[in-house]
Amino acid sequence: MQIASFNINGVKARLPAVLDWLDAAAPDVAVLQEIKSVDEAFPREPFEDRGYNLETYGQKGFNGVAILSKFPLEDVRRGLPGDDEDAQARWIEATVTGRRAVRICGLYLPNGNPAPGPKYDYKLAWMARLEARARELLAAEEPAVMAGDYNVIPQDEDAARPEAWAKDALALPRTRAAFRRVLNLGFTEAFRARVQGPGHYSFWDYQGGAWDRNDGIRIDHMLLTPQAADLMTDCRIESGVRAGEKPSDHVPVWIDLDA
DNA sequence: ATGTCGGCATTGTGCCGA
Repeated sequence: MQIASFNINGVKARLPAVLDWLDAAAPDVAVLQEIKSVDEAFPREPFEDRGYNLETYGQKGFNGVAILSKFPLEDVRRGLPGDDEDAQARWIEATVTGRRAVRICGLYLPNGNPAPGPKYDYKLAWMARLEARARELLAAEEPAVMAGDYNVIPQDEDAARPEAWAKDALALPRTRAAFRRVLNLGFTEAFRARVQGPGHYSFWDYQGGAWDRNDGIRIDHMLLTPQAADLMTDCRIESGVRAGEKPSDHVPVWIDLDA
């Protein structure tokens, strides 16, 4: 089972690029972030024409997540538990079954800038709720994947210019500590289980020719329960997508599961 | 350090979020 995560930065603006990517790469399962569309306006047909089941959790103008799957999507849940007042569409879950059942969680973690401030408080509160949901997923002792745009630069080696991000909400010590707290529950960060060292990024800003200078950061991650990690056979970042026509500022991250 | 983009409210362009 090949699973991809891709922050597409607007489904309307990105439709040709996303469809070209699906035609070429054909993931079994994909989680999308920043669809920036309400559910009723999401262009379902071209995805369904390609054989994908589709579940969306959108809102007007910002945020929004979706799951695509060639397998049926079962037990769909929308929204990260823990705050009934939270209207931002940043979390969706479903179970897919290939040779084995895998719980798929797609997430778009708050950016949190400027920090300090209310947006950073919201980010940290959201990460505490993520930790709580992560504990539940672990307790189930089943294969589960939490994939998406975490808006977290885990370590300095995950940025081409770490000094430029030192005071940013994506890299502040409290952000990194909250991310580590989730990992330390027993999750495997898929990419770092496979690849070591600097120079691997998943986002390049549109500004300042960041892609041309390879001035990137690695903020799109996949966290696996032990039962999922035991099934992982590969993890990679599809950085070439960033050079395409009218690209997103993020690129897809992939895992292969023997499932 | 700010050279960009997407979406919205709005009919021209400024604002927000990233």
